[in-house]
Amino acid sequence: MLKSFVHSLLKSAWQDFDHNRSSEVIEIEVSRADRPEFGDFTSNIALTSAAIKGMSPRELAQQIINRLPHEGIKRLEIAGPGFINFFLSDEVFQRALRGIILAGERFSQSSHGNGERVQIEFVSSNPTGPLTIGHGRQAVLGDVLASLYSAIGYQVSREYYFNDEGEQVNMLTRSLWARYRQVWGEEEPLPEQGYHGEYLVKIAQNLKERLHKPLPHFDTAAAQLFKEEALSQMIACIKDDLDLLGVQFDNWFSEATLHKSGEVKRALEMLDEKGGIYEADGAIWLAAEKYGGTKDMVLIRSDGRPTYLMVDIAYHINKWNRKFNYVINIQGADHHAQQLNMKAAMRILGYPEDFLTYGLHQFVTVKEQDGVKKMSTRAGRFIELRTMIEDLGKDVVRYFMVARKPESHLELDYALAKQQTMDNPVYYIQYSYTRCASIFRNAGKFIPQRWEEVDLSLITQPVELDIICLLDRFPEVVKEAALTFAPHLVAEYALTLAGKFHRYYTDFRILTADQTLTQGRLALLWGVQSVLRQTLQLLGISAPEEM
RNA sequence: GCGCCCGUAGCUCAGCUGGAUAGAGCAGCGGUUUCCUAAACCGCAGGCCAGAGGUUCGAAUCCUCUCGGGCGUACCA
Repeated sequence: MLKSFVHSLLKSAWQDFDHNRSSEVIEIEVSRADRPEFGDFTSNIALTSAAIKGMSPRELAQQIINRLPHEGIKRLEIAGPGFINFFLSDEVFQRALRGIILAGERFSQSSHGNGERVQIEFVSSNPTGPLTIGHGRQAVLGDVLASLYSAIGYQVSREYYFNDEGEQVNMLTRSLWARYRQVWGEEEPLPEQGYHGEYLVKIAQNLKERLHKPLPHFDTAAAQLFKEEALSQMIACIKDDLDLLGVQFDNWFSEATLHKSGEVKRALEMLDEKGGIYEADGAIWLAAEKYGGTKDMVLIRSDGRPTYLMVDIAYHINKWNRKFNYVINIQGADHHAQQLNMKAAMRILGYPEDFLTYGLHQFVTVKEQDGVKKMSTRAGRFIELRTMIEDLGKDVVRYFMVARKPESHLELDYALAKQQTMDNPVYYIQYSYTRCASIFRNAGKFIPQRWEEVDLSLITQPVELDIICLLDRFPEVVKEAALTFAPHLVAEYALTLAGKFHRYYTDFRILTADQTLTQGRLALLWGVQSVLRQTLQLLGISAPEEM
């Protein structure tokens, strides 16, 4: 990579200058210049170490420059208060492009993760209704994060944890039963806290056709039957919704299995052995506050039933036992306190601090004529994810969901997104890919046997070198996006690259009369298209050959 | 009250491990097509980076406080 190339030059110059190591070790920093007149790369080393060396920054910069090797460098400058600006030679860029072409689809990948196992748990919505736009954001964030982690060399598993036990499920079951009675024409009110959505009516109707019996009594057998039916139908519905979004899970984990296997009980015993629990007011409590939690939390209610946190702790022990090196949970901002308490439990159990991390995201609000509306399932103010995908298409939805940084609120102008789809950045990015494809279709005799062997000596335009510089940055972007839970960086990057390419395409002809020039430019486009394809792949957005 | 997140162009948002003149898209105005797809390109206009202090050679970025918005603070999940 270009950056590490410059870094190595600077390092050798610094070591030469500081050969007696009289001063403390300083970190050598190289960054990409953000203005063309500042060169390709810039370093503030003279600014940060001037005080240590007792020299003025500009004088120090000159000393370093005197010791810099000349190979690969077009020009060096001292600028402003003492920045060292590097202007690289064309050959260095051409070499970088060759490397990008050679790497092909592997260019975004690195071995940072060393094949360590990462589990990413996301969505994990209760199977009590269809997914909403809010779940959609989490689904896309989790899915893209998973792709990013696997790109940087981790072995990734996507997991969905579903609640198939407890009060919510009972409520769902009774709601379905009420709907079932209703489709038989009986006056059966829905439970007050029940699920009022239309979707249960459909399930009830299907059930009627299968059973052919009115089932007047909600007995144990009926409860079991309706529970199984409700759960399996709801999970199928959720899977369908996720499928439309292009999100697929490696594992669906049932909460009920944790109870059946005795893992919940065992988890409590483990916490007890570590001295992390105590009894009070007839309940069993987790001493969370002492370990960084927000406050002590009830694990076992006074009636003997475990709380959600208790079961969740058992679930995380289960994850640990499955030998994941790291687990990441993607959750909405409303779970913040829960996360701190879960972390406290992990500390009590003695798990490494970095075993569990949370990726937090803010909610989606929808803007309509009468102002901003917050999604609320209970108040019936929500838009189903499925509706949105049908309206806007998978690619647009995925882009919208991932284009903002997770910790920002995502305000969606639904009407605008719906009617102005052609002004959408997604199409802008996709079109840049399509343009490349189109040129290759027209290139005919210019298509070389091997792209990596093309003569690049005529690729010297500033725009061209600038594009190579941007391509070169891609692996860094992928890595940063993964490690800092910032998938939006990839979306941002794709947009920038598409913009640079569109401008280049407008200003320069690719297919010319000159064989060498044409092949060189085609090679550049080959690199551009390859990186565009990789960004789209990471985002889960399609890369169309024609539009 | 306490904890976390956010406050940058008219709108939606990047930039925040401090760096040299704060960016993009949309909306507005004005241009570009005998030529590889105009789903594109160019130009104009638009900002006391919520506010006040502090640290620093240097702050949108770090620290403190204030104001404004969201979320949490259950023997709910």
